[in-house]
Amino acid sequence: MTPRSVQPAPTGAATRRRDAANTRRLLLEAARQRFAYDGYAATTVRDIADDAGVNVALINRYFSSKEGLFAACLEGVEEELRRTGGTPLGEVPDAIAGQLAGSAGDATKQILLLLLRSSGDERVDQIRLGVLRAYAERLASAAGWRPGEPDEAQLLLRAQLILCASAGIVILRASGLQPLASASGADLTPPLRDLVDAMLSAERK
Amino acid sequence: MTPRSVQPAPTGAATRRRDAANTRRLLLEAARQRFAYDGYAATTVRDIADDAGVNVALINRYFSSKEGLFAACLEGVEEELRRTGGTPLGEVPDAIAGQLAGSAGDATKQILLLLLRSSGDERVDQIRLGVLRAYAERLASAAGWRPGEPDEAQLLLRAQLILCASAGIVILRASGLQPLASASGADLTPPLRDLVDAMLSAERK
DNA sequence: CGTTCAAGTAATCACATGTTTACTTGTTCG
DNA sequence: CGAACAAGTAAACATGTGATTACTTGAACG
Repeated sequence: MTPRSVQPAPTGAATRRRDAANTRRLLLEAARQRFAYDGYAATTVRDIADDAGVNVALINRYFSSKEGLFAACLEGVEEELRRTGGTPLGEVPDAIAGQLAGSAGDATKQILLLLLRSSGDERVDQIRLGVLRAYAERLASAAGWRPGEPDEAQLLLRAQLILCASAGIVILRASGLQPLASASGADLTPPLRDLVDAMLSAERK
Repeated sequence: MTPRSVQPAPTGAATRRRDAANTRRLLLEAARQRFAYDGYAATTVRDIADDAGVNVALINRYFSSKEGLFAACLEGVEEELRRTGGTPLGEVPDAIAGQLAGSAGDATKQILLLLLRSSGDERVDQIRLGVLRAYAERLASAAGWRPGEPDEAQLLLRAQLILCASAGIVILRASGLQPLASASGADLTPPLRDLVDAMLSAERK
């Protein structure tokens, strides 16, 4: 597959020629990128090592295996995504727009892509489902949903539709669909506000 | 990977022990299923052949290669998806709900999944982008959008958000997120109507 | 029946991939 | 310095995978 060197500035610190921590970081970043855009199965350890500019064997040294490296990429996913959860309903559209289109949190977007695109693996399915469920329930809670009240199952479904839209945005942006792909957070906020309102506002017919 | 035999009724016709057309069909169905749920790279030709209950070599006989089989799965995708495009705005929610949750059109859903999940391949990226773009433009047109009018770029973006939601529904349903995963078309239509209205109705603030 | 050819099969090939091994080289600290 | 150890490297290994080959078997037709 096409090579893509990923060797961002080592941020200060005189570049030592042998730096285990830095090598680990390079591998993690390259892996996250590859896994997110090409998927787990289509990515080879040699691709990753080449991108990172590092010897292949070091993947097994630092992460035991390809799967270990993948697991390391997933580390901290849940907490990272949990951050958007606590926001009050009014700020949700802004938060989503910022997280999906903002210049910051590039890693977050990659992990989201990775999570959504990876399939077949039991473990990933589990993590994905957990993240999605928690996210949707928090969203629904902000709109008055309480677990166990069957009357409000509709509300949970509607919260999950917001999630669907978010997931779709991540994927379709990665697909390069214009103008969505190059829309800024500010561009996305108004439509998202309408969308969230339509799904969760109490005063709907 | 786990085996899943896929051998639906040969619909009438006394089962001949040697039937090229039927074998081709079995291979196509097994392949579509595997590619959709496991992704292209994670699927092996032996998996497919086993699911279809057919000798591996026949894949190469009938489709030249694994890639050829994949291409055959994609055959007719565009036209198949185009069908929802022509519907008037009012019926769009129903159409989407039916196509994503209806019992019919199982192949359509599989192909959508396949299209959304497959990544890295140039050809697939091209097809996916084309389908998405056409779909969004038709949706936007129904709401009054005309190509080239920069004022109405917002409308196209909003139409694409409907697409995002649709794509998200397909993927999250496949992930087993409840209650979304088991929601019927009738369950989905009302929220989708609100969503489409919020995105495309002219009389919004 | 028996010829003929498509349909199907098992064995094998060539190669890519994840991993391991034996080795070399840089860094640290006495 | 120089011993000791971690970091890094190149080569090889074992296996899984897509594809090919030489072969067998069933169906169609005179």
